[in-house]
Amino acid sequence: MVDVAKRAGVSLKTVSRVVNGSPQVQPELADRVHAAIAELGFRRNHLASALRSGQLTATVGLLIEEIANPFYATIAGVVAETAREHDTLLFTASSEEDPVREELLLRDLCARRVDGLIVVPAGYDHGFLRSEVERGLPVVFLDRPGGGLVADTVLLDNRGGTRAGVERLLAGGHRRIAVLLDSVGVYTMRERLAGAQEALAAAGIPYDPTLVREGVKDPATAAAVVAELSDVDAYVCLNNRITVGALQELVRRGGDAELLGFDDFELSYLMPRPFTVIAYDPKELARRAADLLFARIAGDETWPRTEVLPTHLIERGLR
Amino acid sequence: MVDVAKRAGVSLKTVSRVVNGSPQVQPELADRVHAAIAELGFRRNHLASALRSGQLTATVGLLIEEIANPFYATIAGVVAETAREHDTLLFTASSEEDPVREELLLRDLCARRVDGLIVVPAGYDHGFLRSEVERGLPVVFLDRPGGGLVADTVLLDNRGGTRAGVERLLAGGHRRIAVLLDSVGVYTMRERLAGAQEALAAAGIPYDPTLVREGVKDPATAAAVVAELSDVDAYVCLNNRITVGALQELVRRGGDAELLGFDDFELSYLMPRPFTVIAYDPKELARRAADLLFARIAGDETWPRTEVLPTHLIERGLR
DNA sequence: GCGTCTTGTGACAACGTTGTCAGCCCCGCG
DNA sequence: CGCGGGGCTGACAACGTTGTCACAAGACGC
Repeated sequence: MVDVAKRAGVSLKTVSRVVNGSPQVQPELADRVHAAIAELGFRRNHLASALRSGQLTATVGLLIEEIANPFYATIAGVVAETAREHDTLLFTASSEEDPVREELLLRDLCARRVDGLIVVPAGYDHGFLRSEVERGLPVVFLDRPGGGLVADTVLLDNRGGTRAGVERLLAGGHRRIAVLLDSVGVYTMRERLAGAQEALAAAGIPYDPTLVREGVKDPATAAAVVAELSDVDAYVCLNNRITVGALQELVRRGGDAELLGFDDFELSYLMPRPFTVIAYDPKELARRAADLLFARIAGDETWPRTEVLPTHLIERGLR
Repeated sequence: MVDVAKRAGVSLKTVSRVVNGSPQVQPELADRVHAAIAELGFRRNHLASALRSGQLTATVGLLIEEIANPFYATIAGVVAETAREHDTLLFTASSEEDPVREELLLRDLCARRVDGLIVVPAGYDHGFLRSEVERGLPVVFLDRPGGGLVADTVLLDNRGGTRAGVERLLAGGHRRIAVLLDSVGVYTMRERLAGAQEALAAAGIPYDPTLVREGVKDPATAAAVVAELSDVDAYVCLNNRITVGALQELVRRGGDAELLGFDDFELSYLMPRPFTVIAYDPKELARRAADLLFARIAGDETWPRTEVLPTHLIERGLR
């Protein structure tokens, strides 16, 4: 900027005014400055600008589990689009479900002075963000509640969705119902399991521990578990990776066991067998979180909110 | 930092040394400083640090078409992971195939003083980046070549892949072959079309313009085009959205026309009908671009490279 | 012709941090 | 006892920008 000022024969401050579109500059000078900027290829340093003016950095951070996962990719897409509507750039980072990594990344984002954070929590304690939040950093938790911190939260109706799905299975006369889940360490899995449990208990089905399978981490494991549990009326899969594995095994084996899966997925309507998904709108989930965040950034200082998004049942697959 | 210094009864500089882990500080003083940092909840401002030290910002930018698209999501995942390995944070931005938006976003990223850029080009002229590149900003173009700028580029063997696929169709005795593509305005489409054309011309098949359908933007259009072209031996779909639409129509209609699609996609092995995909490893594509970028950031000043990734044919779908 | 206001411009300090360098103290050596 | 050197510490300036304020020049009213 100093070089531009010298070249245009004006002061530093006048260049600053021109760069910031201040109207208080004579057109003739402004032209000289613009010419000098073009000749020297000057680009204003947004970092220095934000530092001096103490204003917002026009940057937000999104911390998710894994960008490559289509669910999180959809979320990232919506958040990126909302950010762009607010002329804001987006940092994207993946925790890979590692709380240590989560904390490191969040601290790093804070060090970059982001204007706000959207976080899909991996860990249980986000108290390390408290001092930032107290200084006015808006944080929105997405998909799962954060720990040790009062902040806006946007969740799915995991419990109600699974309950409704299992109730439909029960209404269809099914009694021997297996539940496959990843890990009860994950909030969404606990809630979904609780929903299934509520429906089964309400129907008077006795608890059979052999029908609840935890630790189903991937489609291959899901297929193996389904193969092993062959005398079952219906399989409830608490996420879509599990659903896909179960589906593959049921297609291989044949038969008419029912399949209920949490999360819809791409091309589910083309799967070679009917099944039911507990679906929701991931875009709406992300949109709410992003809107909440930018409302906070714009100065909304009402009490922290928790929003819960409904789910609904959809029949999928070719019949 | 001033407050921390006062509280710990040391100078500003000593706090700076402690924060940066300089060994030249007496343990006793360092402890006092650490205590003050904890009490005040001090977090070093990375922006100011980068400004003063003139060093790298430990930030890179990734500009893709659309994060929500699984192909780009995979790329973003690999780039994010590589960035993390280099303790670098990642800006992700979507051009939505709009060259104007692309330029705005890239300029904005430069204003944030990113250490490097990975760009999936939307526009044809990236000359506006020249002054940055001349000042040492590394830029890597991914999936398509950039325009008006000499820079590292990582591409797919679009032409060779399609040629090999069509040659296989020809070897299978197919002669009436339709080609469905999005827009010849897109580099990858032009290359893939050229590959198909090379194979067909080499086999002496006369050019039939009614069998080359441009403007197939989505699965629904693809399905409609396939429905219309019912007297065809084989359909060549130049991206996976087109493949999915064609597949749906072929499943509906039945028959034994061959289907060849560029790009593999998730769950393709579960599709209710056999077909062939021209596949490649999108992670490898991204990994190469990211490695190239970080090598440049680390000081690699060899001539700009263009790397071309091979493709291969895979049989998909249930038989 | 004088004071006052408006408009445009620039000098200077400051944002939060780090590089440079000077200075202090203490040790060991001749 | 004096001197050189190493180990720590701090004062100060600087990174690139903008806020504050002062000032100059012209317009206006009386």
